[in-house]
Amino acid sequence: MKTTHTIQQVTKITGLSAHTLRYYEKISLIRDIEREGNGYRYYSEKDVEWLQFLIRLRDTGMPIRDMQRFAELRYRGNETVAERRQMLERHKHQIREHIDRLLGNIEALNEKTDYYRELEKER
Amino acid sequence: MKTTHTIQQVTKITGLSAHTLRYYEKISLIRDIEREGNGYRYYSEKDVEWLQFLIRLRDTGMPIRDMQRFAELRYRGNETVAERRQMLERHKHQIREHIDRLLGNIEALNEKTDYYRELEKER
DNA sequence: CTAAACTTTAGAGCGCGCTCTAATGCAAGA
DNA sequence: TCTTGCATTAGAGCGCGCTCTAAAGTTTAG
Repeated sequence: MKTTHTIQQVTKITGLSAHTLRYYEKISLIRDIEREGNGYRYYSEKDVEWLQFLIRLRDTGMPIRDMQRFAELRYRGNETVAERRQMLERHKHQIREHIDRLLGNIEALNEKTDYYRELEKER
Repeated sequence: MKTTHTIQQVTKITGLSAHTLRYYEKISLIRDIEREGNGYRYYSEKDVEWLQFLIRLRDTGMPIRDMQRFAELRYRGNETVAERRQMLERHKHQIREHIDRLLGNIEALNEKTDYYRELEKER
């Protein structure tokens, strides 16, 4: 059973617009998408999973440049697995640092809202 | 003891460039900065603290539009404290949601690196 | 006194990540 | 068959948050 999806179906699954899907292909974040005689794209299940992974990288703040690098490694095959893993390890580290900064900032904002609450009492 | 800082000193304290400091003033994120006869800016201690607070809002993902709204409330005085607190509460909530998404994504990336590690073993 | 290094302004430019336009062609339902 | 709604492309445009330029004035070190 081989399932493919039209670009519209992929917009519904991923939340990416058709414009963005074509853009991602143009900048080589995704490649080799099946076409039929009419020139239309038909995304495989694997394509969709890859897009969802790209979305994860994006949502965790990875710049497109780095995503391009990662995609290139992926399309080069299994010999790049170690390098890909290193990229992800480094990226995870950065996300953790980001989270730590956010937590520190929340702490500071807590103090601010506490202070505001005091001011509100006084009126 | 009343301390003021030149724009260069403020760049060192805050990490914001002189360009950005002027830009923030132009878009009303900060106002009423003291000037002397020469037209130069002299930032008070309070100005610097406010800038540091703005940086916190920025670093936690608050868009400039919202920072402008917050700044406007601040310059309107104490009667806006409740509204400011509400803004911050909502913002903190969004940060927490953001952190949760990041944690979920780290979890998924962990699975990916685990899988890569398996692949690496096999070679 | 001079030169280097600061300051000011208005406004242009930039990098990022999309987002949209225009022109054209294919597909599917009445 | 006709109409509506999809699809395609190259390339322009946009919103965000700065970042830089140019032309001019001020300050400071030697």
